Amino acid sequence: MTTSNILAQINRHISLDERESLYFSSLLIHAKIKQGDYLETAGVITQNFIHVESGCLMSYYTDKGGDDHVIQFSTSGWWTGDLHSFTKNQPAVYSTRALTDSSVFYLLKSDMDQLLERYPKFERYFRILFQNALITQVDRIIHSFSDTAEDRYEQFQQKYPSLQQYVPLKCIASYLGITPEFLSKIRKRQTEK
Amino acid sequence: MTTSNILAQINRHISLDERESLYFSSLLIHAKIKQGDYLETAGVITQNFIHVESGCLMSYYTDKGGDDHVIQFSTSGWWTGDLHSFTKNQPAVYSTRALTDSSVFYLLKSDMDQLLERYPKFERYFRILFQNALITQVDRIIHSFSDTAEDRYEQFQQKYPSLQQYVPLKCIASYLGITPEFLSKIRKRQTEK
DNA sequence: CGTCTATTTGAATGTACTCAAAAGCGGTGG
DNA sequence: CCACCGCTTTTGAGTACATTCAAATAGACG
Repeated sequence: MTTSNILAQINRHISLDERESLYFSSLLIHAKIKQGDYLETAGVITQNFIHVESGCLMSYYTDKGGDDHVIQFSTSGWWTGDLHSFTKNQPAVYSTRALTDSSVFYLLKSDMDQLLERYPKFERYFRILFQNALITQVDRIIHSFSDTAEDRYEQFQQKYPSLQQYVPLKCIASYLGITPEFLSKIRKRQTEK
Repeated sequence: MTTSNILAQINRHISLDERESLYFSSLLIHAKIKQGDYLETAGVITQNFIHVESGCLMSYYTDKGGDDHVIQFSTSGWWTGDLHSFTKNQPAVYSTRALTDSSVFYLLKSDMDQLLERYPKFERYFRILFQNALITQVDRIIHSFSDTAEDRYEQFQQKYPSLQQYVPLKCIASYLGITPEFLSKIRKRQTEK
C-alpha cells in the first residue's frame, strides 16, 4: 500500500509540496477489498469518495423492477462512489462492489471538505476531475442514443479491452443497457464474421 | 443587460468581494441572440463557455446518419457549450443554437484560465458546478436505461414544464432519444387516459 | 392565401426483450 | 478423479417497444 500513485496522478494537474502531499495522504483511509464485497450500498448515505489503487469495482443501480444497471467500472486510478449521496447527504441510489480483489483509498466527505478549506489548491484538481468526468458521461449519452447495441459493444471492447477478462458478460450487457441474452447473440454474430 | 443574476448565482457557492465581482464581470461578453441563431457549430473549436441570462438554447449532436440528438436545453442561469471542445481545443462535436430570442454571456477559455489563476476561489465555483452537472448526467443515464420512453417523457414534463411552451416536439423527442412520431403517439395515449 | 415545416396517423418492419430450456464452466465434496 | 451443484452463457421461439416510410392534417409565417 502506497499513496504515491494517487499523488502522482494529482500532480499531473496541480503541483503539491511536501506538506500538502503529507496532509492529503494522512486523510486517505486504505482498505483491501475481497471480490464480491460491497463498498457502498443503495439506501445508505455514503460518506466516502473512493479511489481505486488496484483491482476493479462496479457501481450499479437497481430499478423498481429489480433489474440491475451498471453505471461504471472503475479500475486503477479512478475515483468512484455515489456522488449524489456523497455531495448532498442523501441515501445512495447505487451500490458499489468489487469485481476482483481490490485495494482502495477512502476519502471521507468531512475530510474532503477540510482539505478544500485548508488547501484550496485541491479545488482545482477536483474541478478538472469532475469536468473530465462530465465530458465522458455526456459522450456516453450521445453514443447510447445514436449507436446500436452492437456498435456500443465494439466501442466498449476497444476502450476497455482488459475489462473483458474478469467482468462477467451479464455486467457488460448491463453497462451497455441490454440484456445478457442479447449480448450473447451479438457476440455470436461477431464470431460469424 | 446586467451581470447581477450570474453574480448572485455564483455568490450562492462562494462569496465574492467587490474587486472579484468586477473583474469577473469585466470578462463576460454579452450577446443578444435571435431565435434560430447558432452560438457554436460542430466541427469548429469552441472558445466560449456560455451562460444563459434569458431565453432558451439547445445543444445537439448530429450523428453519421445525419440524425440530430439533443443533449441539453439551457434556460436562464445555466451554463452550456461543448465542454470537450472548450477544454481540449478539439473541434466541437455538437452545435448550440437558440430556440427563442436569448441573452447570453460568453466566457472565453483564455479569460477563464486567467480568472482561475488570478482568483483561485473560482475553482471552487466551477468544481461545484461540474460536480452537480455530473450528478445530473449520471442520473439521466440511469433513467434512459431503466425507464420506458413514456416514463421518461412524463418525468421530462414534470421537470421542465415551462420548456414545452416553446420547444418543438421533435426536439423533445430527440432529447428523450426517440422519434417524433413515437412521441406523438405517446401524447395521444396520455390524452386518452 | 399559399408555402413550408411540424405534427399526427397508420401499416409494415426491426431491434431488442421475455421466457424457457440447454449447454458450459468452476468449485466442492465424496 | 469424478459427480454434482450452482451460476453463467448460449440458443430459440414468440413478443413488445419503438422505428421507418408514407400520407394526411395542422400550424406558422411571409
